[in-house]
Amino acid sequence: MINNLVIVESPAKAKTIEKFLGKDFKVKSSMGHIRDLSKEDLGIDINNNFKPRYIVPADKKKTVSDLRESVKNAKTVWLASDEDREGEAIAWHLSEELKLDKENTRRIVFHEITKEAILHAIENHRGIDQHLVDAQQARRVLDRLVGFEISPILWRKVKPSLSAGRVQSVAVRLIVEREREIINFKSTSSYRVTSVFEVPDNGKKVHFLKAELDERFQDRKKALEFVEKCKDAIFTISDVVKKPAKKSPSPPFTTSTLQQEASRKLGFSVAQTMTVAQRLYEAGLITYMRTDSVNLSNTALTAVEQIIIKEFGKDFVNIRNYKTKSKGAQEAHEAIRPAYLSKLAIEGNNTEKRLYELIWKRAVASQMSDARLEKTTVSIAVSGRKEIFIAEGEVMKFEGFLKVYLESSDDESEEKGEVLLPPLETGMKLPYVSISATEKFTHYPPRFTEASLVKKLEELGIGRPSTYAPTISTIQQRGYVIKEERPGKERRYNIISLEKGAIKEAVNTEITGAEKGKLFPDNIGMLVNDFLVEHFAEVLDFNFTASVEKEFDEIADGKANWTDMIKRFYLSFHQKVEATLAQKEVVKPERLLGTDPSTGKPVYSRMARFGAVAQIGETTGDEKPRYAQLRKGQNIESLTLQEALDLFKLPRNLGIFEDKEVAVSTGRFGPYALHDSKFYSLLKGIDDPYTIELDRAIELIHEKREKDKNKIIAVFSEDKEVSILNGRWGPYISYKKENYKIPRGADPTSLTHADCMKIIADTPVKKKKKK
DNA sequence: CAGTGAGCGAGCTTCCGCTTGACTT
Repeated sequence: MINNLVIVESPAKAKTIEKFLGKDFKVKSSMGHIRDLSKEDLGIDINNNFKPRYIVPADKKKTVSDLRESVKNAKTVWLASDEDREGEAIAWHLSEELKLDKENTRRIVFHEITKEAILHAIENHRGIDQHLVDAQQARRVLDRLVGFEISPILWRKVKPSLSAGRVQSVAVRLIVEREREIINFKSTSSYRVTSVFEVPDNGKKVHFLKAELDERFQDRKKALEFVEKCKDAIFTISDVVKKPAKKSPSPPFTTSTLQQEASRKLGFSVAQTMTVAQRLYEAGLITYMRTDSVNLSNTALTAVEQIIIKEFGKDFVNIRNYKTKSKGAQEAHEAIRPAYLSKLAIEGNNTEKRLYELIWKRAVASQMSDARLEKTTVSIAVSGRKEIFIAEGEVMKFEGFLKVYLESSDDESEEKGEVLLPPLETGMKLPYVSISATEKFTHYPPRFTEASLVKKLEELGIGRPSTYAPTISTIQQRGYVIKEERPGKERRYNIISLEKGAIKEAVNTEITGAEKGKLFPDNIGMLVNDFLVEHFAEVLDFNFTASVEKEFDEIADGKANWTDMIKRFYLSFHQKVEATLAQKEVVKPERLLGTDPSTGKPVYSRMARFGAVAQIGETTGDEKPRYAQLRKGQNIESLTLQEALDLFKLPRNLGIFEDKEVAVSTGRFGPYALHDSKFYSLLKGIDDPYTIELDRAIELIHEKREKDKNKIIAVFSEDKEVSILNGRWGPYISYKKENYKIPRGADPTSLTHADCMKIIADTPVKKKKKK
């Protein structure tokens, strides 16, 4: 028999707390929620005032039975789940499912894991807040209704296994709408004029001063006119202004800002950041990684102060109190910080070390002084013109937090460092070294990265720290969105330059529009989005979550009844569900791209039965149209006529090799050559399926054959279906198109046919393949 | 849900938020 049983959400937390409390306390964890709505039907009795049907999911049965056992042996049960809506619900579900006796059950909450905080919590115990629980039930039931009533409409009208939801559908909408902005974006150009001046310094040393004109010219003619004028102009410094400036640190990390910075500074995906952070948390190196709070505990603040004084000195300390800006933040935890700030570096693999270092720097910098700068702005007048050149310099007066950390920005333009200016005075005359007007193009709005999408969702108050990473993975799994690299295109631009009194005009080229790790909507994502926006405008509204959150808050405050709120929502929502089901058609996008020059027939891009296609000709008459599947990443809305026609150029027949045809085409894994029903991948970046010739294809076939020779470890004369091969994960046995693992310790080169057959027989039958 | 075509029928998919392992390829 133990006196006290404390139940927290996470096992890592349980371990830490158990150390603080005496042997009178046993600490167990619930591993998050232990009950959820049944998945049979809706799990909600609509006609019984939306009564939820809760069950313990299969993977939680063991946790629950363990807890039940512990409860039996405890005098008092302390429910210590997080202090937010979900945490309160977890406590309630625990007390219901474990049939806890009210007399012996206490609800406690704490925000930091220290002995004092926990003892304080124990002294200030309370009961379960049913209003808060009801707000959670409203949230849960609403999400189930939206998800489980809309998704089946998509299965029937669009494609099986698709999904819709309050969070994921808005995430997709953001990406789709951004893509359309980009498709419709019309780039314009203007001329940016830059100059380099020589600064006289009594003949000692030559200084150069870079400046930019305060105006851009709309066309080549005006730019040329200006540069012509510069030939004989006199350049005079008309003004020198010095101004102090300061920079302040960013608050310590939340889940969302950690994901953003790890993406920008370390190149981690959102999921990768969370996996690495989880390991650091479990090793006791950082505080909890799923949080929306920017607060640091008092103990942490004291520790940070000590570290800053020790490492950088007293002048660098500035303890700050950050306030959260994100909508709907629940702040049940601290911000993400090192568990022990005195630990400057950790053991572990490279990713763990780098993420830890990032977290350490951000937490420490957040409590450091502002950086102080001096900015200098120099104006240079051009005789006979009203435009002026501006040169800017920046000198650091006091580094402050920049000694440790500078937040990166999503803006792709380069960040400016310190620029030192030579000594300058008003009235100085500066001879030019060069002046050039370069044609610059306006850029379309940036596509989302995983991390910038998380940032946007957080701003809208949509989704929670624990769901950002899974949401991003869901919308990709459904095929709504793809994360991709895209090569840029060459673009020509004009440049007019003046040097030593001579004007030169040139046309240069630059690569533009290259993308890496960006989210692109796929055609199915756009189709589903348009369908949902048309029929479920309320749920797809960017403010829907914010407005239901307000209602959840009222429920939590005891000012509203949760089932009333759900009923109001459901009445109009369900009507739309019924109406949508009754309508037959889903609008399929279709665009006329132009006319095929060789046949004179119209060319379309459209959504067909098995996905997006290009089509030449019409279905009418006795002739049938020709179809070609769009390639991955090609968009119905942006496909050009030329791209469509190119799709019909494959497969190409290259000729005959060893009495068999060689053809090239492009498939699921990229471009390939096909010969004697065997596939040979073309090399990315080297071979082009539209231009490759027979000789090169034969070369690829020979190369592959050579490689395959090394692939075979053993074959058996008695049974051609068995072979031992060398694969990506080492040697394995291949038999009738199935692969089998070779047991540890066995030497693959000396296995006999009988050995192989035994291994095959001993391998348990595989479970159904996951998609 | 292209056009084609072996036909028929049954069963399955899905939400958001809490939380960890257990599994392969």
